[in-house]
Amino acid sequence: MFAHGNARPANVPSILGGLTATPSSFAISEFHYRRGTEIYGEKEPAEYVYQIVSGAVRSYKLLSDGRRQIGAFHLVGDIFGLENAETHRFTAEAIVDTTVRLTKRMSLERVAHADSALAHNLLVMTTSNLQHAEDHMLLLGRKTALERVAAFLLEMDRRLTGVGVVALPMCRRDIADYLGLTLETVSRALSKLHAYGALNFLGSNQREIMLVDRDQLAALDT
Amino acid sequence: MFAHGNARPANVPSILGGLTATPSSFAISEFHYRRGTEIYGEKEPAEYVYQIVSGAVRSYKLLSDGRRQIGAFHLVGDIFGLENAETHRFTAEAIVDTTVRLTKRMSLERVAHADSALAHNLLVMTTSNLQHAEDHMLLLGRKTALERVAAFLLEMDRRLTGVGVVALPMCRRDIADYLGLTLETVSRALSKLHAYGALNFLGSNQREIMLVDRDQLAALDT
DNA sequence: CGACGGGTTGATTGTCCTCAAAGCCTGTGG
DNA sequence: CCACAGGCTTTGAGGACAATCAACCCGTCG
Repeated sequence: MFAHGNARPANVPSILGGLTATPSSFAISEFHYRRGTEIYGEKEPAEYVYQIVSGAVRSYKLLSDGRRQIGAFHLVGDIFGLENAETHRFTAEAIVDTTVRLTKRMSLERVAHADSALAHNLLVMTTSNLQHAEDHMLLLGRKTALERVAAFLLEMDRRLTGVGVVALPMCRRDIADYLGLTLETVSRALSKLHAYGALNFLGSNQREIMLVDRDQLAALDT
Repeated sequence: MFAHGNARPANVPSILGGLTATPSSFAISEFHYRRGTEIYGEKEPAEYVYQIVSGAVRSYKLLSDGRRQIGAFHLVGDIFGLENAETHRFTAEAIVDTTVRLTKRMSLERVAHADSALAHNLLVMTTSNLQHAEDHMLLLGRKTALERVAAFLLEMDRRLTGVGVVALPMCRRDIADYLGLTLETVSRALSKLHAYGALNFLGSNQREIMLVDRDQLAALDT
């Protein structure tokens, strides 16, 4: 079908369960999205919380003329769509065929009052998202193309937990829109890193990347 | 002394009080920082939470070679330094002479368990920071210089609540490091907006800006 | 097979950065 | 009181990095 390496057998932590009301009152169900399909849109009411069982998702904002900024990629095990406002602030789309577990979102107020441990979890996750966004602002505002791509590879390496090989689920355009670049610039940066001996391409479609010299990448990440 | 227009009489909401332990156990004190002085550094342990009584503060990250990304400006009434990790993720500096109220931070765990309304407040503030960062990622990743400056002026207009005049407390370099530009580019963009008739300069130091045509600015903000 | 999506690479353009100079204001010290 | 230094801003000239436009290759799928 489609070579996206993160069909990791679902030893997915069951964090999501903690975000529902008592397990008896709301069921957790699985849902499947085909690649390219929208899961929810920006400004739509936030009704569910999602956790990825397999696949990958992109969250993005659009400008009126179509320019796109991807704020985050969600990979296996990640929770997304967790707003505490009434509406989503991003559009979420399946990058590849994706299975999610979803559960009806409780209103923030009820969550916070119902269970303090749960409220704590909510805060930890929000803070984690905030931290990622803060780091990404530095990348988008001040790093060069090569530095951005190196940082991206290291992030994916860390999060995909591959055995030395990063199997990217997303295309060059997605990477570009995540890094504030164009797809050509991303491609050129990858070629340059290949020429430097920092990485090797494995798959036929250039999405499987072996990080040969992590130190060199880390040095570029500054 | 120094013309920074936000010496707004402190009808500062007392949100900060809610973040302390019981009012009896921890005192809230005021503190003064001279312009340019550091309030706390990145990676330092987070011991206090701050609220601005008068003045303004910049929060930034640095790359090893000195490139700087300002993540946020904090204005009168704003709370900052509120980490729930053990350490600060930004360096905070007074932009102008600044008075803050500060209070000893409670550990996140204790806050969350002690008072659910308080935990809720904490989450709301963190989410508000997250939302700002998300919007700023779009700006940094995908907007042109002119669009960034227009967006910046509208943000400051909204937050400084001036009577038609935005009295910026920060210099061009700070604006540039907030918008991912150079100070020259910021200056040129402002000159262009002036030529377009979107704004007028008032003060001798070019920091007081009257927004003449907000619609034009909003159109640029896309 | 041929169309299509995805990726790479080349040539050229353009936006923004860099380097530089000048003006203005403020504050300081003779 | 005035001269001068330093910080901040603007503006210009030139250059660089990334964007744009375009061609081509490859693998997949109808």
